Amino acid sequence: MMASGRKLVRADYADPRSVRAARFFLGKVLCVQAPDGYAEGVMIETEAYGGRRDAASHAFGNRRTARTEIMFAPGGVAYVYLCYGMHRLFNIVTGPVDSAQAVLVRAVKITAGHELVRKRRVGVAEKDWASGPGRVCAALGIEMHHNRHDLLGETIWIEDRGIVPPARQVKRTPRIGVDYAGVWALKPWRFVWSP
DNA sequence: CTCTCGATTAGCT
DNA sequence: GCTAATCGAGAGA
Repeated sequence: MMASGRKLVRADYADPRSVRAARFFLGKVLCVQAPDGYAEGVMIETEAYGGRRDAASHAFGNRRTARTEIMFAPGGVAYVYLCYGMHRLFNIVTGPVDSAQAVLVRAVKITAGHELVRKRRVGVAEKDWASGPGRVCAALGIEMHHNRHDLLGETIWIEDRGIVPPARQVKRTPRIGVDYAGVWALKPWRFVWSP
């Protein structure tokens, strides 16, 4: 952990609106201490999922199942799930209990653990190491067993290093891969920081 | 139980 | 631009 880093606390995950949370997380550093080593990256692309009313969310219609239950927990825990049978996707649960707000981390820029990530992403160009939600997990070593992990612990956490993305470098777009969600797919709830 | 499909990626044309 | 890979969640019978 960098000396200047402030680990986010419960209150940092309490925003009841995941759209604001998604914007807030841009520039924050996602840190993972895995069995094979430590790696971290600055979050540069996030997407908000808006709970039971959002047709793109797994919690749509107040759907509470073994998989989605963790989304209803108070903010500050990990929601990791398997997509297309092979890719892990990492979400930050935000907001108060039962609000089912979540933020998908779609891309990070690796800032520590380069040698480790190079081994995990053999043959992949550095610019592609963590550019995509499945790639973020592959690069940082996030596995299914990290699902439901508390983000205030020593395994996966987020730090504020004082990195502030200039507003003019942050773009909002509709979310990716949620065309099935009708009008909800049109909401500009994806945030991209392009320095 | 069966069936469908996915908050994606890599590799190819 | 196109699509195979790969398997669990969720829905319905």
